[in-house]
Formats: sequence, structure tokens, C-alpha cells
Amino acid sequence: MEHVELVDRVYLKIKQMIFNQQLKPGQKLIQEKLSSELGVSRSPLLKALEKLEGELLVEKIPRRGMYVKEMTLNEIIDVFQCRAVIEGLSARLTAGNITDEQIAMLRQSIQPFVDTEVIDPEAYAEADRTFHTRIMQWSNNKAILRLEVLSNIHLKAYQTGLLRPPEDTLTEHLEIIEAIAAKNGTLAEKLMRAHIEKSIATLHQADS
Amino acid sequence: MEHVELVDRVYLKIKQMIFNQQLKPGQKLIQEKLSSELGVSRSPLLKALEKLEGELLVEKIPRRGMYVKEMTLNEIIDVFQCRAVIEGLSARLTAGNITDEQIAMLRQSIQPFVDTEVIDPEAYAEADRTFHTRIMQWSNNKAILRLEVLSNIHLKAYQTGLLRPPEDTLTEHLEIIEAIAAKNGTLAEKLMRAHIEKSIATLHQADS
DNA sequence: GTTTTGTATTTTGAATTCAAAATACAAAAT
DNA sequence: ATTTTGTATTTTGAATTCAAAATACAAAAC
Repeated sequence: MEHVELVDRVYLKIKQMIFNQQLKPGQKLIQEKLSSELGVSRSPLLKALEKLEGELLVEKIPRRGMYVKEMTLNEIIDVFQCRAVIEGLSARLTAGNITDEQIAMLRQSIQPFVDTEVIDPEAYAEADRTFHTRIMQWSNNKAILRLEVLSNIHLKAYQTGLLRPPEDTLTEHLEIIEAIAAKNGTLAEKLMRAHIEKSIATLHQADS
Repeated sequence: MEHVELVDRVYLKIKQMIFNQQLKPGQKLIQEKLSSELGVSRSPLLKALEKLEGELLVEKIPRRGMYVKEMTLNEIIDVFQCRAVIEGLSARLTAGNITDEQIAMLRQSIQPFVDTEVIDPEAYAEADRTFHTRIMQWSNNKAILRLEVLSNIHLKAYQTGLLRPPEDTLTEHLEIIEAIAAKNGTLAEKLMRAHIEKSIATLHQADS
């Protein structure tokens, strides 16, 4: 029997509320109010908020309070620079571990969008997220999994409409998948890194 | 007037105790016992331990307890792979920001060990740590600073005598500093990455 | 009218308390 | 002698309480 910690349920709920925009960037999180709204006491709430702080979704100012983190463009760029090298590493490692089944899964998740006239942005965003997450997870590097935190920002950046359209990124994803399928780690790393660095360039352009 | 949080003091104290080996890898951390030893209640202790958990120094097993994390060679290698790319990125960014004063500081910290017959391992370890930390900090990338966590493992690996001797690494450090001083970001990144990847190779050799 | 000072309120940080889960251990049954 | 079951103890997870810090606001002084 699996017992799910209260803290984890609260954590997931708040994370959801942040991505929903029920809790808006910059908004102050009054512990008393939030805990009564969620029907829990302050202790698990606080823990959940501190966990989210570690994931860059909540900002804590000592003796001042907790706030839904507001992302500046520069902070997003900082995170993307890290993602570029970490996901590059992931792609290289994954290319060394990948199974035929996993290759099939990667190709399959992209398939619905190839040669399609109108791409549903919502569905594509989900596929994009899955693509990046899988490559990090299949790297078999435990330290990378801890850094998955960085992908929260990916999601947030999506919401703000800052990222490149599917037409741009789809072919790059395909190339990366083929490099991994060919077990060419060096190439996979180079392509993944370039892929994310192009997004950084887009972010810089938005800075005007 | 600067008010230092109780939690932070406890956190630093325990971190110290872990590196001191006063708290040994694998040892169970009984909250009741530890808190009374440190003269604080369980709340700030727990927070401190959770912070350390995020830094890979403490392992928490739900409803079982907290333990001083035992590092396997594979886990250390995983962390070093991440460090290689993150510190490579740091070196590149730092090369783009570096001031003359900072260049002088880097050269100065290495100086005592150049052309020296007998190198004090303790002092060199400290200088090594400072070198890597500075380059991460001077990158001006906030996301990298959050990942400084990774350098805890660097320290731990040192303790276990797993890393390369000063004679090996000193010249590499010098080359990296000169690449940064020449504002050659691409080269600095390449050298830093190679530097850490050599340590990974050493770790792999120890695996026998 | 503006600034400053003092008070009341809010909200956090830390300690304590309590209940539930896990562990250790002993007694009983096979 | 070994295994199982039941009980006592330990230890954690969560709620509550309390004190200290920060904020808001009003009154008084300039």
C-alpha cells in the first residue's frame, strides 16, 4: 500500500496552481490563508513551499514572506544556458544507453506532428516537454535527474509565449533523435546544445 | 545589523560535522539526539537537514529517518559529468565578464604552488576549491550559482583521495586562467571541460 | 502639508506537543 | 530451535502554540 505524503500532495497542488495562474507571478503567499484554503496546517504547506523554492517557482525573502516567483528574461536565459549544456550531456549519455524500444518511443511521440498542416500548440508543447524529459531521464545519470528542476522554467517560458514555433523546432528534434538512434553521442550532444542555444537567441531578440 | 537565521547556523554546523567525519557516511541522524546536542529544537534542525538533503550530503528515507549520504563511485562520476559541462559553461561566461582585478586574483591564488617543490595538499585543495568556485560565481549566471551544490561532491571526493595530484592539475588550471584572461571563452570552456573529464577518467580507473 | 514617532496588527520563525508509523524485542506456538 | 505474533519503545510527520520581527497606520510634531 502506497502512502502519499501530505507534503507531496500539497506540493503538487500548489505547483498546479502556479502553472494555472491561479497563483500569479509576484503574488504574496500568506501561509495562514493558503493553509486554510487547502485544509492543512502550516507545517506541510511550508515544506511544500520550500520545495518549490528549490525549483525556482517560489521566492522566499526571510522575515518578509514568500512570493510566486517572477521570472525576468535574464533569469530565463540563465536557466536556458544551463539547460543547453546539461541536456547536451544528456543526449550524449542517452545515445550510449538507448534501447531499440526507446528509439521507437521517441520517434512515435514526434510522428503526429510530421507533415501536418496545423499543429495543435498545446499537444506539441506536451510532446516537446516529454522529449526533453525522456532524454534527461534515459541518460541514467542520477545527478541530471536532480537538475530536472530546470525544466520548470521551460514550461513557464512556454506559457509566456517566448519560445520558438513548432515548425522551427520539429526538424531539430528529428535530427537529434536520429543522432541518438545512430548512437552518435558526440553529434547528439552538439545538436541538442545548438537546439537550445537557438532558443536562447530567440529570447535575446525578445529583449527589446 | 545582520541577523543570521538559526537554521543557517545549524546548517553550517552540520555541514562542517559531515566534512569533519564527526558524522560518518551511512550514520543515522536521530533528530532528537542531534537537536539536543546542538541545543536547538527539532524544527530548525529538520530544515537544516532538508537543505543538506538537497545538496546530496544527507539522504532522507520517508518514515525511516535521515542518514549521512554514502557516495558510491558511480554517483560521484555522475556529478562530475555534470560539473564538466556546467563549469565549462561557467568558464566561457566568465571569460566574457572577467575584470583585470579578477584575473589578478586568479593568478595570485595559484602562484604559491608554481615552481614549488613540496606542495601542501591541504592548502592546494583549498586553492583548487576557490578556483572552481570563483569561476562559477563570476559567470554572473544565477542558475549556475544554484548548482554550486555539485561542488560539495568535489570536496567529498577529495577527502576520499580519489582525485588527481596537484602536479597534474596545476598546469591545467594555469592554462584555463590564461584562456579566460585572453577573453577566449570558447577555449576556456574546452579546457575546463577537458580538465574535469580527466578527473572522471581517474575515477573510472579507481573502479577496479 | 509633510515628516516622524509610537502603537496595533499581521505574519513569520522556532518550540512544543501529539498522534501515527516503524522498529525492536520478547513471549508463545510450532 | 525457529518462526510468528503481539507489545513496548522509538522516532518521525503534522498540528498547534508562542514569541519576535516586520508592516501598516494613525497621531503628533514641525
